[in-house]
Amino acid sequence: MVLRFSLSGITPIFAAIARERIRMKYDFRRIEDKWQEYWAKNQTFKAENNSAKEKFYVLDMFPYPSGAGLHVGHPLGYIASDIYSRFKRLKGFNVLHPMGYDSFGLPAEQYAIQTGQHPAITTETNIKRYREQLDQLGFSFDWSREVRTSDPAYYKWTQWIFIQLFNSWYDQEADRAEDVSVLIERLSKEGNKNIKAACDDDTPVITASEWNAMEEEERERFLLKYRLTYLADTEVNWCPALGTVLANDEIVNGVSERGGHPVVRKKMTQWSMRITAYAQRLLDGLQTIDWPQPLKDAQTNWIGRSVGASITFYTEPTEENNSSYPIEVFTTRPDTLFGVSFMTLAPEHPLVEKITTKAQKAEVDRYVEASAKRSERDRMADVKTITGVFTGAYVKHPFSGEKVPVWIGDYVLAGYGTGAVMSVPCGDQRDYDFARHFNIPIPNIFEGVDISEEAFADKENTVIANSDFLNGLSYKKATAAIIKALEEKGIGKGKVNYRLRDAVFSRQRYWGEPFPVYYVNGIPKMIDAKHLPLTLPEVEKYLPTETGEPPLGNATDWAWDTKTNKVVSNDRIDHKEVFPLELNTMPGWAGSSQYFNRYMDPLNDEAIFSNEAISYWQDVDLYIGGIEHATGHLLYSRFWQKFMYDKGWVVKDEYAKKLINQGMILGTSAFVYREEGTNRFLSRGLTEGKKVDPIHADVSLVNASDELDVEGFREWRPEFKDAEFVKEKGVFQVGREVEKMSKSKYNVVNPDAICEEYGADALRLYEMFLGPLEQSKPWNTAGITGVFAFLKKLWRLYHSGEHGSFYLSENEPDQQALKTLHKTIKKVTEDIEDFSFNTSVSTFMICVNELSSQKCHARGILEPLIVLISPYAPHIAEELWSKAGHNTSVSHAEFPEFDEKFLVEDQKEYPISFNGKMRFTLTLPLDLSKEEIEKRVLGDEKTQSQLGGKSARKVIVVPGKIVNIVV
RNA sequence: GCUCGAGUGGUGGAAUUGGUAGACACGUUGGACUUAAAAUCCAAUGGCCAUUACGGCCGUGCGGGUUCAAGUCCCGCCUCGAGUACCA
Repeated sequence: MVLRFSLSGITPIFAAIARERIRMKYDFRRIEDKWQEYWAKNQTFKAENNSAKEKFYVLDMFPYPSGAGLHVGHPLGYIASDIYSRFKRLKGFNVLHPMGYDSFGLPAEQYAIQTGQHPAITTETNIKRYREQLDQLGFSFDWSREVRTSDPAYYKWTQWIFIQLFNSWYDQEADRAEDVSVLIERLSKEGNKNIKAACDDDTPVITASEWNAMEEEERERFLLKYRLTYLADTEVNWCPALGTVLANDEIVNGVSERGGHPVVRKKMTQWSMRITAYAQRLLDGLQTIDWPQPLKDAQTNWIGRSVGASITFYTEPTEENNSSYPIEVFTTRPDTLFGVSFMTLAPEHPLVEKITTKAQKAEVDRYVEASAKRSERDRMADVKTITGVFTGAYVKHPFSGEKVPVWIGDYVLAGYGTGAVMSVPCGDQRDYDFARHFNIPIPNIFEGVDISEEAFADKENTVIANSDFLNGLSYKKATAAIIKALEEKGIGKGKVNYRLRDAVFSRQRYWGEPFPVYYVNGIPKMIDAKHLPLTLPEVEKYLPTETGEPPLGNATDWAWDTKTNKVVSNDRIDHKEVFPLELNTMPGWAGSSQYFNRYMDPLNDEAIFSNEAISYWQDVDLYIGGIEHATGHLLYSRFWQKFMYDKGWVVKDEYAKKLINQGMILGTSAFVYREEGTNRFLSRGLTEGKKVDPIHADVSLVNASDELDVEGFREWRPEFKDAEFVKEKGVFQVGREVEKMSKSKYNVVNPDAICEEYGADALRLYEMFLGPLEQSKPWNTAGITGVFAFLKKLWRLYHSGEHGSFYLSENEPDQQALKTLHKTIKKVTEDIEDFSFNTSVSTFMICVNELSSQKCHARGILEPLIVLISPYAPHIAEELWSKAGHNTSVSHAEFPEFDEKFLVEDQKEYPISFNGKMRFTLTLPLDLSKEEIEKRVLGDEKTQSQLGGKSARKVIVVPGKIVNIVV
C-alpha cells in the first residue's frame, strides 16, 4: 500500500522528527485509549456511600442489550447525563452515576426458540458488545455498581418485593399499604364492614364470625381480594398457535403480528398488581416532581380520574322474568339523571344474558357474538359506525318511575367503570348519535338550549330544567342535590372513578423472573424470602408445552420441597410436602421498577439496600430517558416506590426529582430513483416530470454531497448489477428524506465507525451540537467535521511551541483573554444548568476562535478552559491537563468560578433604530444619562441624514440596550 | 376527535426578562498553501433591487391585534410531529 510506508526505511533523524510530529498532533485514538484505560484502572468515577460531600444522583434509563448494538441515537441521553455528572463532580458533589442492563426480554427468548441457544448466553454476548460500545464513548459510569435484571443476585430482590406486595393490602383510611396481618386481625374482630380498602369489586361483606368460621383455604381466597398482588381471572388476547398472550399492538387485523395466527379473547388466571390502590397518590405526586409537562399529561390521562356518581337502576320484573336485577352505572353527570332515555350495557356485561327477553334473544346473541370477534382495537378504530341492539328489558327510573329501555352497544366498554351507562342523549354526543340512529326519544333537560342538531355538553353553562327538584339549578348545585337524594334512597353515591386498571403481572415466557410461588390445592403460597433467589430452571424447549402451559412447564425440576426448602424434581410432587411451582414469569417492567434504588447498594446480599445507603442517596436528582416509557416503566416504578415508602424502606415517595426526555435522533434516508418500468436510475436532478420509484440506498454508500457510490450500490444490491445509472455533471445524486432510524430503511449510523474516524470526543460534542436535547432531530454525519476541526483547533491552541509542542505561558493573562474566559464560564455554567448543551458547544467554539486570534497562551486562561470543557470532551481535556503538569485526573479539579468584574464594560455599541428598524450603531459611554444619550444621538450626523429634514416625534432611550426614534 | 410539542436561510440550529433576527456550525462559491489531494488559513454567503455609497425594500407558517419596538405577548387559522383513543 502506498500510505503505509514504514518509518524504519527512512534515516533515523527524519524518523525521530516524524515521530515527534505524530506525538504533537491531535492523535485522538491514542489519547482516548489511554484515558479510558486510566479511568478504568484508577476507578476514577467510583462513588462513595460514605462521604462528607453532598450527594448527587444522575441516572440513565438502562438499556435492553439487543443484538443490533448501539446506533448513534442511543448515546444521546447518556452523553447529556455524563456531561452533567462530570460537571457536578467538578462542582464538588459526590456523584452517583451508574449503569446496568434490563437484560430479561423477548428478543433473546425468540432467538432461543429459533436456535436453541440459551438466552443467558445471547444476553451475555450482547452485554459485552454494549459495554465495549459504551466504554469507547468515555462515559464516567461507576461500573462497580452495575446491575443486570437477569442476574439471580439482582432478581432475588425483585422476587422479594413481590412477596412484600403479596403480604400487603391498602388501607384507604390510613391511605397507605399495611401488612396483611393487620387485616386478618381486624377481620377476626369486626369483619370487613368498616374496612375501607382497595379490593376486588366483588368482595362480599362479612362479619367477624363469618371470617372466624372460614376454613384456611377459604380465608386465603378471601385475602387475595385484598392483597396488592393477587391472582385474578383476566380477559386476555390468547393466541393458541403461539401458546401465549399478546399485547394489543401485537395483533394486526385480528391475527397475531408474528405468524398471522388467530387470536381469541380468553379468561386466564393471572397475577395482577393492585396499582389502582395508588391511583390518587400517583396523580397527586405529579405535582411534586419536576418532570416534563407532556409526560405528566400522559400519566394524568392514563390514570384518567373522573368525578361523578354511581347509581343503581333496577330492572322491571316481567311475566317471563319476575326478578329485578340491579344495574350499577357510573356517570360524571348525575345532574342529568332526568334526561335518561335509555340504558346501554357493554356486550360482555354479565346481565345481558339474564335480562334479554325471548323475543330479542336471537338478535342479542348475534350481536354479542359479533362484537366478541372484533378485537378491542377494531372496535375502537371504527368510531363512526353505530351499532347496538335492544334487550327487550326495561329499568325503572328511580325518581320519575318511568320505564327506561335497556340496550347493548359496543361503544360501552366492559373494562371501564361498571360496563354500563345511563344514556342521556341531550347531554352526551355518543348517546345522542345512538338515540338518533335507533329513533330513541331525546328529552331536553336544559333550559334555553337547542338540541335539535347536537348534544349539549357544556357543564359550566348548564341550567337544569324538566327535572323535578333539580329545576333551575346549575351543574354544580344539581350534582350536589342529586347525590344527596341518591344517598338518601340508598341507590347511589358520589364516586371518583379511574381509567387506570390493575396491571397484569404474569407472562407466559421463559426469560423473566420466576415467581417465588408454589401452589397448595390451587392456593398460592410464598417461598420464604430467606430461600431466595428462586433461580430459573433449565428447559429443553423455550416454547409453551403441548398442553398449553408456559415454557417453565417444560422444566423437569420445578417443584418446591417445603421440608428442605429446595427446588426438586417434578416426580416428587405429592401435594403434601412437595408442591408445584408457578409456571409464569414476571413481565419486563418488574426488574426496572426498583433498579434505581438497588444501584445505591448493589452488592448487598442481606437487604435490597442498606438503611445507610438509602438515607445518604435518598433519590435520583436527575433522570434521563425516553418519553416512550411514560405510561409503562415510569408509572409502575412510581407505584413500587410509593409502596416501598409506605413500608418505610425508602425515604422519598417519589424517586426522581427531575426527569428529562431526550429527543429521538432520526435517520436521513437516501433514495435512488428508478424510472418506472425500466432498469434505469436517474440522478436526483433528472427526475423532474418523470415517473420514478424511490428505492432506499444504504446511507454508507452516499457521501456528504449526496453523491452515490454507484459501484458500491451495484455490489450491495446485486439485482441492480446491470442497471443503467444516468449521472448529471459526472455524479449520481441521491434524494434525502428524514425518517425514523431503522435497519429496514438502511439509514442506521453506527457510532463505532464515527469513533474510529473522528474519536469519541468529537462524537460527544457533535451529538450535543445537533440541537436541543429534548428535541427530535435528524442525524447527518457530514456535520461532524465542524466539531472535529474545533477539537484540532483547541489542540493547536495548547501546542504553539516549537514543532507544535505543548506550550503554556506563565505571564499574567491580559484583559481581553480574561473577558473571553469569563464570558465563556458564565455562559457554559448557565447552559449546563439549563441542559442547553448545544449552545455551550457553540460557546466553546467562539472562545477558542477568540483566544486563537488573540494568540493567548497564558496558563491562567488555558488551564481553566481545560476544566470547563472536560465534561464535554473528557479525553482531550485529560491529555491537556496532564501535559499542563497535573498528575491527577481533571475530574478532580474545581470548576472555574465566574467573576463579573472581567466583563464590566464602559461603553456600548448602541443600535439606533427608526420606527423600530435598526439603521446604524453608535458607540457611547455606558455612564451617560438618558438625556445625554438622546442629545448625542440626535446630534449625530447619521441621525440627521436618516431624518432627512423631518423632526423626531419621540425618542425612546433604554440605557445599555437600545435607542428608538419615532419619526 | 382530544392532549402535548414544533414551524426561523440551501441544512442543523441561535436569539435566556419584548430591544441589533440568522450566533455557532454544515454546505456552497472564490482565494492562499500544495506537483496533486487531504488538512489548514483567508473572504463571501437570507431574498430582491441597486451597485454611487457607511444604500433601499422585503423577511421568523398564515391573517389580525397590543406596543416606541413582536420570532418572543394576545386572538383566530394552517401545516407537521408525538401520545392517546367511543372513559360514560
